[in-house]
Amino acid sequence: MLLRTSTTLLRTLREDPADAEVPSHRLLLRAGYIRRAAPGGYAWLPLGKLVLDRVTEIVRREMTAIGDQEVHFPALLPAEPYRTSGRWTEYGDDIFTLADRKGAEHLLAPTHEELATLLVKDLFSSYRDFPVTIFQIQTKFRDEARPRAGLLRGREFLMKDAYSFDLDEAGLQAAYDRHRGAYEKVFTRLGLDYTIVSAMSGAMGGSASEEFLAATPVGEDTFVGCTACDYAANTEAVTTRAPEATDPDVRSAMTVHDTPETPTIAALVELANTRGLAGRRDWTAADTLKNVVLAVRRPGAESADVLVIGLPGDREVDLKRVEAALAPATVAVFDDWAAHPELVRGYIGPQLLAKLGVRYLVDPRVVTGTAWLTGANEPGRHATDVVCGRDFTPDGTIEAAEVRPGDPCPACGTGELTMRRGIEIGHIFQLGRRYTDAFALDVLGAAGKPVRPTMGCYGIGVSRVVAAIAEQHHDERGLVWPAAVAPCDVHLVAAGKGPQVDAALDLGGRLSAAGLRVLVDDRTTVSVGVKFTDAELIGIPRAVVVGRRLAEGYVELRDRATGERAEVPLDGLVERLVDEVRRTRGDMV
RNA sequence: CGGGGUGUGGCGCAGCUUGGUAGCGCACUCGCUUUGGGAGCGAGGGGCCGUGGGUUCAAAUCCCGCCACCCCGACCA
Repeated sequence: MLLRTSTTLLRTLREDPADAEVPSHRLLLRAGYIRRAAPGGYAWLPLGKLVLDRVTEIVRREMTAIGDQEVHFPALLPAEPYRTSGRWTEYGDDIFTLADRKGAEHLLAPTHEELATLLVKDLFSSYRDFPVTIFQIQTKFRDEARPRAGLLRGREFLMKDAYSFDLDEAGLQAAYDRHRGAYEKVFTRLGLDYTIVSAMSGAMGGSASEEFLAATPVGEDTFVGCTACDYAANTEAVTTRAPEATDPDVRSAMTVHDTPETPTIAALVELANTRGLAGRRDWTAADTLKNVVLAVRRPGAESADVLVIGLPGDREVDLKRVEAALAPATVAVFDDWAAHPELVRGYIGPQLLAKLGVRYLVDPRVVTGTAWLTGANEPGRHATDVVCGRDFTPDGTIEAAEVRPGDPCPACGTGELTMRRGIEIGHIFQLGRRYTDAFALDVLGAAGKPVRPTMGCYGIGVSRVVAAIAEQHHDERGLVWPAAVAPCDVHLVAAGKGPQVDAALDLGGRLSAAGLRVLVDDRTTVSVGVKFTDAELIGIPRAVVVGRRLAEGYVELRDRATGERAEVPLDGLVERLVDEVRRTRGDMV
């Protein structure tokens, strides 16, 4: 393959586009890989398409290598299957819906579990046909509230989704492990620095779930790691170690105090120490029990339910964690105080909530036998020695509290948690029977009785991966593609407008004939300085400068990543480059 | 959806306060010179000033609505 800069649909930008902030977006635009074509939608220019295709091909080969079979589904789908699975309402505003000329409702598929399940149900009816895994690499659509950062969050994006169908849990576990392994190979081949973290299943349903996060400061997901062990988890999925429960009846009796003007934890702690409440002057926010009121709305529900969450007063509620814990319900801060006069804002205590019929969940640190300073359900009054298991009984626990760096690791208990940001590039789920139940997918088992298969699903955001690679592989001069995904193997720069151009094109032709992908900067309208900066911006792994020493039979070889340069003889260069590329590219025979 | 910011040629911006029908740099075309790190000179082409309405003799500029984009938050396989 040989591209000539003079005739390729490629225009680099000298300055940063005003509306691109993150490096991948900025550089992919500037170097002529993509152009914004719609809100949350990008056109892939020739260089970008080459990279996207190479990523796609690596993903495809690794999926095929573990026995997955590729299929292709419509993106435009009738509403019925999504109504059947419940996701028409669960996905809510996030799906693009439309009506055909007859008024029948349709959607642009955000993902294809329904179709995969129906396809298997359509074709297979015997246990002998299982296990089976199908995959697709297709454009998916989501009506994102806020597309951002170029390819990182679009409304239309390329995704690989695989769906496994097994007859039992062991089979599902094997499929899950197989895909986990394949993903490690894919992301390693792509040159990505990634971490596998425990995740929540979210709207997908199901149980086990792990995310592959590419670490970068611009990532949208926050994840934790441990300083002592290999624990890693999405912030939403971090669990809190509960202290040992103790006997609640040995505690001092609950006492109510007048605490005027203390609607906040800070004001309460200050007053408690000033007054020496309950004979103590060492009160901290961690001694208080903060009760946060939330409005929880189940999908499709008319109105929201009131939920109160109790947690140590030195912790904030992390709404993302709450929502992950309560998915698919959505959560908002409660603001309808007029409708619930029994909730005394700023002075809520759990003592009355059970009588009021309000659901009350607590942080795992609030265990039986712990005593708290908390609201007395009257304006200007708080209570001390409010003991869990004696003065109130929670309806359950919830992971609602913010996770902070330095928190103890829930896995080993000795290390501390650190926090980093990452881009979600892959997600694997053990779905279970949610969809096979919804569509009554049964096959005849060996014993002659129906068996209901269990599913897993495994996604890779292919177009997002391109951006993730760009985030991790660039410098101040531009992109620095790993050899496995670079749009071309060699960038030939004709540093001159006469014989250098002819020589560069000739060399390009020979490299191309030898199986290399080549971009030849044959422009005669720009100076060499422009060509050099463009080559660095575009980021092809190696450049050959055909210039001043051409007459002597020498050219300059440059390495984009290291900046190394060497004068090498033109004679034998084709063989040398073919050999080098064969070693680094990974997909040549 | 809430808060903030921005929409002027392909890209980056000025002009708007104080209305008079659009300008600069880059890019693009032609000519001459130049030629290993974003060349020089000269001559050109290209803009419904996001969009709809209003005020006015006259609107890029003032007023109202809408749309889009960016950032923060909310949301989000």
